[in-house]
This record gives sequence, C-alpha cells and structure tokens, in this order.
Amino acid sequence: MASSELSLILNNANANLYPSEPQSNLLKPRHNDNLSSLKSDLSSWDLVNPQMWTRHNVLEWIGFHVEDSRFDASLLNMNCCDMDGITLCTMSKETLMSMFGSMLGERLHHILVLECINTLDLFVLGPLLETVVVQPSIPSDNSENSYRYFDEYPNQLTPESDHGYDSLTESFQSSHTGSFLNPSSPESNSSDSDPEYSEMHYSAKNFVKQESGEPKKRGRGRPPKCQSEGFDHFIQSKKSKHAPRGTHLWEFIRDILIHPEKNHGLMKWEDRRDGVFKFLKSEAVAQLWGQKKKNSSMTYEKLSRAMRYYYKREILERVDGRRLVYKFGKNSTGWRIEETGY
DNA sequence: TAAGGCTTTCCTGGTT
DNA sequence: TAACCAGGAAAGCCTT
Repeated sequence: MASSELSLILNNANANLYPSEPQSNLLKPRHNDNLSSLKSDLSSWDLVNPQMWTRHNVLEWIGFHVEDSRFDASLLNMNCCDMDGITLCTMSKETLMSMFGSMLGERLHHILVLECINTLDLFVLGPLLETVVVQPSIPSDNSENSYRYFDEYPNQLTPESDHGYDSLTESFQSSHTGSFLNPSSPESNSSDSDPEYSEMHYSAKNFVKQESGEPKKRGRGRPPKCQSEGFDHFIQSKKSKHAPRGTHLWEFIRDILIHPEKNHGLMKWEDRRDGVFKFLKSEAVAQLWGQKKKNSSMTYEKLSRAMRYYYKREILERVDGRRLVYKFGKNSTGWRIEETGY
C-alpha cells in the first residue's frame, strides 16, 4: 500500500491517541516515501531500549514495520498501537500475532526481541526476556505456573526460583525461533546449521516449514550467511549497525562475572582472587552469548569449545576435574579486583 | 585481496 | 543416560 495512505491512517490514529498534543511530527507525511529516510527519521526509537519507548515511539516503530513489510495498514486495529514500550515488551508473540495478525505479529515479535538485544547491555536482557519471550500458551513440565508468573510479575524472576533461567531460555528458544521447529534442538538430528535452516528464524520466507525429505548432513564449520533480500537484509543491516566490534567471548563472560548484581545467577566466582569461576546456568549463558552474536543456535557445547581455545592463548587456564569451572589466565584482563575496583 | 585471528560448528572419544 | 570435557578439523566472518 502507499506509504501516504499508511501515514494518513497512522496520523489519524495518532490524533486520536494524543488529542491534547499538536499533530505529531512523528507520523506526518515524510519528505519522501523512501524507507531509508523514514528509518532515519525514526532514530529516536531505534537507538532506545524498547522498554523505554514512549507511546509515540511504539507507534513510530509499528508504523515503520507496517510500511517496511508492506502490510496493509487498513487491516490494522489502531487501538493496538496505543501502548508504551513497557507494555509492548510484556506481550508474548501470541499476543502480538493476535493483535497484528500472524505475519506482522510474528515479525514484530522477532524485531522486538532484536531491538531489545541490540539496545541493551546484556545484563538488562535477562529481565527483558522474561517479558518479551514468555509464552504462556506453551505448557511444559512444572513451568505452566512459571509462565503465568512471568507474565504477571515480569521483573521478579530469580534464577534460584523453580522457574529459573533454564525454563526461561527454553521458552526463549522456542519463541525466538517462532512456531517452527527449532533447528538447534537435539531432535533436529544435527541439521541445525544447515544454511537452509540456520537463518530460518530471521527469514520470513522460511516461515513455512521446508520439506526437504531426509535430513541432509551439513559439513563442518559455520554455515554461510543467508544473502537473501527483504527481511533478512533488514536484519543484516540491523546487525551491522548494532553489533559492537571486539566483543570477545571471554570479555562477555568476564563482564557477567564482574557485575554480580546483574548476572541473574548465571555464573559465580569460585575464587575471585585467582580468577576461578563457575557456570551456574551454562545453557542460559550460551543463549545470551548467542543472542549477542545473533545466533539462536548457540549452545553451551559450542561456547565451551570456544572457551577451550582460550587455553592455548592463556586467556583461560584449565581447572581439572571440576565441571563448568574455568579460570582466567594471565592474558585476560579486567576481572581482577585491582582493575575493577570491586 | 589476502592473511590471520576469532569464533562457530561438527565430530569422536573420554569422564563424571 | 545425560551432561560435560577435550581437542582435531573445517569453515565463515571480520579486521588489518
């Protein structure tokens, strides 16, 4: 549909939502209909954590993605757009899909998760996942109440609780990868990194499960990036915009450790002075690492392999006989009390 | 453009 | 049996 029509619709909605305000600049007709200019106009929300979004920002964000996805805005219930960022972040994927339709709703959910990741430091991500990611409709062992709990008390999760990070990350995994089979699950028979699957969760065209017959065995090594256009391209552009340079795994681990008040029980120091630490929620840490690297198929197994490579470079030292325990080596920095001051 | 560093992924085998 | 550990091999991505 024409962007001007969308703008008109959103403009009217905006006037209804904010009657006391002058006609907002945010959705008035653009200088042109070029998406990039639209996006640049919207940098106010793009650089801000979604939880901090105002109603304006939410409206802008929805408007951008309605236009970007060429969604027919006439099908949009504008009342659905009347919410602030915190409210938006409490919505499950199902809720968004029911409000915006399966296609747009699912897309918004994916983008929202990415926005959250891209605009947060990882320590804020934990609580956020509890809201964005929660899927009350997905029952699992002993977790039915957990999902309800998360929905009602999204900021009160503690990793020590019965519904800690493990179930949380499981729910994230299932929700983040959408309604299709999570390719990284053990059931996927090691086809997790098949190029056809690896970007599935980002690719609208892959929302329809592929029927490829018998699972084909992929080769070793990282699967190539999907170079397709559209949604994938959008994600890639987001990635290049936000992915910080020089974020190494050991630094990511170190940063979790040196902020104990924020690490949600993911890891703990065994011996701070010697740099010995332990993974408490190994899969959750791997998930966070994967989110940081835009890789939802990250597992502790892969993360630990990367950790082991640090032995050679003496960034980490071996701790024999202790599971999930590692030690910073002489080539690691920034974790010592003298360096951090706490 | 090539090289090298840094992962990421797969795999086999061993240990807890 | 599951989870974890160890490390080889291969490959992609990114920086220089």
